[in-house]
Amino acid sequence: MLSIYNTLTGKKEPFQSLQPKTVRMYVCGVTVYDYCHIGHARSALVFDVIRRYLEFSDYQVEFVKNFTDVDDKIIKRANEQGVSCDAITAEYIEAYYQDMGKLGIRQATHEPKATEHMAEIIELVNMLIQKGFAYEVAGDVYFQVEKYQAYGRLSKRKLEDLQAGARVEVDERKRHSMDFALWKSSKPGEPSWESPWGPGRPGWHIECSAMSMRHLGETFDIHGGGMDLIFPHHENEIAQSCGATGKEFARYWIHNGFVQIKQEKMSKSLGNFFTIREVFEKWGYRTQVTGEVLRYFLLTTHYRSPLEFSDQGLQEAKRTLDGFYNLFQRLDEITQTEGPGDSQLQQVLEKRSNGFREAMDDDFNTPAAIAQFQDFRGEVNRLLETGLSKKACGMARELFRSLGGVFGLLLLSWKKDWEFRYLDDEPTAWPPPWMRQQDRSGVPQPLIADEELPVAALSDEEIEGKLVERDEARKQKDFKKADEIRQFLKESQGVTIEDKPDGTSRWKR
RNA sequence: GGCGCCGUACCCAAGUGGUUAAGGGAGCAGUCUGCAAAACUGCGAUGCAGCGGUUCGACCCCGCUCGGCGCCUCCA
Repeated sequence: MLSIYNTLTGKKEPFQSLQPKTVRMYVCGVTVYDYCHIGHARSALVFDVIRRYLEFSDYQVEFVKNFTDVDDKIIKRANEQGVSCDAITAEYIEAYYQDMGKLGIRQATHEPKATEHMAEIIELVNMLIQKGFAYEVAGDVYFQVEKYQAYGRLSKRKLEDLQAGARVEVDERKRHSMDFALWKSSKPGEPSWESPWGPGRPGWHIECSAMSMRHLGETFDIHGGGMDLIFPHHENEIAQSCGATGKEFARYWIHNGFVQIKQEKMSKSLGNFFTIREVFEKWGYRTQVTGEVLRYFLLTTHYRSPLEFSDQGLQEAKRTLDGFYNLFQRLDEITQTEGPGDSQLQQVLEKRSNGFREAMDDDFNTPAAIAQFQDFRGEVNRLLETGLSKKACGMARELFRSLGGVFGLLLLSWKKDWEFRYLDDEPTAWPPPWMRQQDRSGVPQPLIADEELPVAALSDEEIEGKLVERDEARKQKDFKKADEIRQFLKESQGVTIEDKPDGTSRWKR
């Protein structure tokens, strides 16, 4: 039984979907005016994994994630660069798909944009005015927080407390300092849409209410986003949505913790952020930090806890992941049909499969689930000493693949890195199928071919040739030559050679 | 000022009112090996920031203190 920590109640609760076997979930995406940083990556990843686990648990998931493409920051950026807002948003939506694609983030069921839902937004604002929750002042429309008695329920704040600590200048036209804009009249040169209150654009919060209702209905199961959205964004969404419909809005509120640098929140305003592409560039995508390594690293901490981003953490993730692929290589090499350890493996498969579910059912405890993988890895390695049949090895690999698929991990062929041979039958393989479609309008093509291969990279065949050469030398007891070849491949090609007990060798990048 | 979170071994990181406080990385010592790598085995917190309290019993519940952080303004 899945239980989820619900910000609304501050407790872990058993998860009960509104409709059997279906989950409808909305997650606040990004405002597209700059490249995504690791914090954005974490948020996207957390909900990607939640979505995958729900699907793994036999739910059909209607997953909506928006792009905020009307906003002060976008306007500012457009003015700075002397281009249109559309140019800015198109550029960063493309970048979003490139970066998240490398991380293996699957596309949501719907990815609506605010600019494409003006009719719904205006209608919602209208409804709020009619019901007395909102008022117009000279082309602006504000939500009147005092009219919504449950205001503050999500963030556990009282209106009085908020007022006392308000750090913003109070707009005299507002009836209460916490009243927030549903609709803003536009200044010349700003993007604007016709409305009953004159030309203008929506406030930030209203778009999510309008789009979630449009795609998921008035009441749905899960609403998520970063911790920092609890107040005011999600609080305001609830006020607007419940005010307009008189019904419950989202039932479970999930919020992920921050990525930190030196104990501080990674954020634009503090300037202490790394973009996703910076991390890949710094480390060398495909050689040191693959999308999988970053993914693994981000999942080693529970989603609600702060996560300290560090080079050391990344390296550790790489090393641990390598351990799994070493095992997969061993599993692949087994050809024998006899397996003294087969019966024990059966028990282990069941134990780890159950352990994984238990961990994930407990509020998506990915670190505990990863520990199950690690235990499993050790157990299979040990049973390999006992002896496993080819069939059993296949079953072990299959469990790694299916459970790993929930995390988007362990899906690669063991000969990975720059070749990037993914298991083709894996639906969550990267690049995801939707990125492979050539005619997808508005969606950029994957960056699969833009990486430079190392200079003078040898082909598999050439490496195999070197290996034969080395094996010959070893047979002649010419260890000096053998070691030279090994060293050459290691240094120039990043290829590691391992000698097996039977006298033959294996290699890997 | 208001609301909230965190503090577990060298590092990362789960977890529980009472059996040996998961797992990983690093380290050390072995097995194996021409060497190496991989894998395996063993070692590693008498203690979970500190101090009180509740309890038969707390790392886990309550209070306080110290240290760090977040939200209250845009923010994943």
